[in-house]
Amino acid sequence: MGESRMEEAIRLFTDVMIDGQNEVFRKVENELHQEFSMEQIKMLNLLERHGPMTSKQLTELQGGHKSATSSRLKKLVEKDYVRVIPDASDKRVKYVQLTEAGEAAYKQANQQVNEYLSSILSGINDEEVDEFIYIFQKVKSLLRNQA
Amino acid sequence: MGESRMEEAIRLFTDVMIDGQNEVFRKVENELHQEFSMEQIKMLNLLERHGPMTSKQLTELQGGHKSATSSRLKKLVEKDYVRVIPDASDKRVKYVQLTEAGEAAYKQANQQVNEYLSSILSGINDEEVDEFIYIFQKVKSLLRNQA
DNA sequence: CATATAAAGTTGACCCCCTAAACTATAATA
DNA sequence: TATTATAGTTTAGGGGGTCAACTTTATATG
Repeated sequence: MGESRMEEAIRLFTDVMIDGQNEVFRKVENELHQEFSMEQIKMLNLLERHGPMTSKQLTELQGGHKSATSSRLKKLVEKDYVRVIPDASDKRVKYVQLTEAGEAAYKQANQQVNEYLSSILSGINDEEVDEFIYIFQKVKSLLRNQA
Repeated sequence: MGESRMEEAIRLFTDVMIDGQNEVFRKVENELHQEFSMEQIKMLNLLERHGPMTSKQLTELQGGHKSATSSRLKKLVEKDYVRVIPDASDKRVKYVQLTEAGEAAYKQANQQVNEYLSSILSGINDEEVDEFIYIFQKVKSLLRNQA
């Protein structure tokens, strides 16, 4: 990659990353009336995608420290969006599970994020979608591998 | 855009957005020994790119509320990375300006972010860079216009 | 001119998020 | 059995944010 093109790519990447998150976050916050934080939504998303799992697994998937996961979890339990089930054999282990309320709330939240992003990404026409998916897939895997 | 492709694109977009910011943030935090937060770096970046400006202008460019800008600014002034200069004619207005220390620290921070992102984005080969830049430019402008 | 309204910033209350280290309880191992 | 490892929680300290109230200075309007 040439020097200046690389710099351009980096600047674009950081801009999109930061603006994107800000916009989505603000949008979601308004729509959902402060019901969830971005991290809480991400956690519900992981539970929706992978099913019940332990706090440790959640930490690995979401990143950060286990204490962060713990407090995040606590808040979701208090709001009754998530439930904790002790493991039968190992008493240290607790499985985290979406409640019905959590599932419903997540689906609603997710739909609103999707609608918003759809409205934005609809500016990308059919011919460009393949490029979009290809590039973003590549970037995603690069981020994962470097992590 | 087809339904499922759109969904795929959205999922990729959110993943890249969230993972990207997390990774970069963590990297920057480690490298700089907790010297700056992401938002503080963004603010220094704006001052570097556009020169001295008022708190109001910073708020407009960075987003969020003026009170958020105010406290962010306060911390940077305390660390002597930024300086505030009263406007000559309008006594309500203060111009914010990078100090020499702020400029040096920002350049160092920026270089480290760039090196990190370079190492990640170097996985994108020459033929794909054009696609990358085109797509990200498009996404950026779509985000801006929707904001 | 005097009074009302608008604008730039600051402050404080209240919340979320994070890390790091200490701590509990249980399991595994030497 | 005594030691070490693992899953999770808690606490302290700091960053971020919003919203509303509040100063101070400008501007508009009667």
